[in-house]
Amino acid sequence: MQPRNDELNAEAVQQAAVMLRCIGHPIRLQIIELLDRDGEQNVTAIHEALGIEQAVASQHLSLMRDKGILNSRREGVNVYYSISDARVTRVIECIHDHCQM
Amino acid sequence: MQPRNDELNAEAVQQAAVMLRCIGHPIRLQIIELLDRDGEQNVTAIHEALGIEQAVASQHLSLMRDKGILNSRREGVNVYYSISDARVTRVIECIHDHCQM
DNA sequence: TTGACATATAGATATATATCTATATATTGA
DNA sequence: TCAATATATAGATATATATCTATATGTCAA
Repeated sequence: MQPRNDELNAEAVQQAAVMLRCIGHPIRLQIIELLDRDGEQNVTAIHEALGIEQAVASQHLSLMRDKGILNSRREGVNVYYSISDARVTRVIECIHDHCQM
Repeated sequence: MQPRNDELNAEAVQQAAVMLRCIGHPIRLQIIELLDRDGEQNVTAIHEALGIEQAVASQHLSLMRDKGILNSRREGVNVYYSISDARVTRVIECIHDHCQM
């Protein structure tokens, strides 16, 4: 028996909560905005754009990758990150003022 | 000078992060879903619907009210909570499968 | 004012997350 | 292989959040 379309089952609630908590951090939110706006970026581009330490950027990026929010691909010496979870994109866009659903 | 429409300024980022972290908890997410679906509810209705202790419900509710996510009104012996932040409603609905923007 | 019911809070403990910085690892070109 | 550059991780400490349960407070009707 399918759960109702307008509610989340227990597992989906857990997953959604993890995702929301994960993006509920100022630095991670800014990283996601950057990736949403400009597409995939390497670690250096991200840490320079946000004015944060390289290690800090890397920590947040790998945390988000571990949670399934981002994916990464290595191209030579660079690692490019991008948003992998469509819900994240939707949520970010919903938060912006211009998205008055 | 206005910030670009598609990015958040520092203060907005902080606020959004607080909001997302706040709703990024299984119980709070379920409370918000309930309120989004069925409208305002009192504490007893919420704790019974979710099968959680009254004190637990009250704690999460007042936490969300403190963060500006919910508002409450007392009617006699009952206190009714409802969603006060439109972004929360949008985010919740974006997470549901039927909201494929 | 007292009892019954609804809601809120205190206070202790456990767990998770953040933060910082040094250093390790990976990749490539010389 | 070595140097240069990009990225990742370790490990310590600080801070925040969660969890639990007893008890306090608020409201109303009798």
